[in-house]
Amino acid sequence: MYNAHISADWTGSKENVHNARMKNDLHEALMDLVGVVNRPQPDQHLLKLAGVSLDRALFPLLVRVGLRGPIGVVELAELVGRDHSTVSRQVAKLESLGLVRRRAGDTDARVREAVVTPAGQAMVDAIGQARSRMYASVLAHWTEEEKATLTHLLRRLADDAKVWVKEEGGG
Amino acid sequence: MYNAHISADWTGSKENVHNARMKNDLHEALMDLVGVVNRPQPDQHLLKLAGVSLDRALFPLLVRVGLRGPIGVVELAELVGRDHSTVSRQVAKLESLGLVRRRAGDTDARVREAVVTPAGQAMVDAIGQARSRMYASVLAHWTEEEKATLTHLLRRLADDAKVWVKEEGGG
DNA sequence: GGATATATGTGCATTATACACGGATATCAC
DNA sequence: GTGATATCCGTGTATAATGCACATATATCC
Repeated sequence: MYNAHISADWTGSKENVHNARMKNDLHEALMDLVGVVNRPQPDQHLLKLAGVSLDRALFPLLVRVGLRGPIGVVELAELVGRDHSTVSRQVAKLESLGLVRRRAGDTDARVREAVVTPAGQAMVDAIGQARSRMYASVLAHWTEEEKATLTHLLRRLADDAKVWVKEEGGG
Repeated sequence: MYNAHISADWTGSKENVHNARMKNDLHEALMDLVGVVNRPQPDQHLLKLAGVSLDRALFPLLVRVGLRGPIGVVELAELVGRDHSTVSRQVAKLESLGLVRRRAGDTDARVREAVVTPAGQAMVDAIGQARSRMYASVLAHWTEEEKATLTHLLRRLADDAKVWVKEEGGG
């Protein structure tokens, strides 16, 4: 239905690869979304709703540790797109706050796998609830099929993008 | 087709709003994507491909000035989710580099509307080409319908999210 | 066992960022 | 018109975040 009137320029095609002015509607939408996600206000807003205080930068790390279970510094750094040294300090801060705990890896003693503590999990849960209410509000007018389709395609895009980073983006 | 086997928990529903452990597949995919987009390597990679050098933080600003035409500091700050003072300094830097030019607004003398210079436009174009090749590579296996559907839904999500920010997120 | 690769942490300089404030302009009430 | 209020922008300042270079510990390969 919609693709009939959408004029996305998929610039791998030969017709427009030489045209300097190119539209990429997908990229524009993605950047708009990133702008919203990156702004500090929603996090702080959610934190206030959850009744807790936490540095803005520690926020995504705590959530990801809660999500990806035991995880090391390097893998975490790749997930959030920061240098491992930065993440190392931030995880240490989370540990000193009692929100994550670290233990040596079973099979690899080099990694110090981080997991959330009960206190950290409680915070992750509280944040997750507030965030879910936000999503429910944003998606109030969406049909179940639309939400499922978007989730499916976005998941695939994220996976494909990660593959690309590994193959070409990293070096 | 896909929504049959997708278990997205849309936590506005009454069944699971009281469950502390909630999955939100859409959010997870989005965060993964943000992680990829936020990492510095792709930008630097694109910049090297384009043969130019530019501070990582100035990058999204230049692109957005090129995209959103004449735009003031405050509006730009809202787009990228940073404080207006931060954006003010960065736009000044872009101006000193000769990549953007500023003029007083026609109807409002308070705003100093920024537009890209020819040099800035050339850089935006070069970056756009490299980026489009990246998208083409990432989406190589996608059908046209899938790409159009994702673009459509993502655009709508971005718009709905911005409405939400205006209504509830900003205060 | 030695060479190489990876995971983590730290010293350090640089940069990015936010907050608070002030000046300039616009808008509104009257 | 005049004053009150709001908005846009820039700057001073302190703080936090970040990346790089380097060191250490462990793993892996031959």
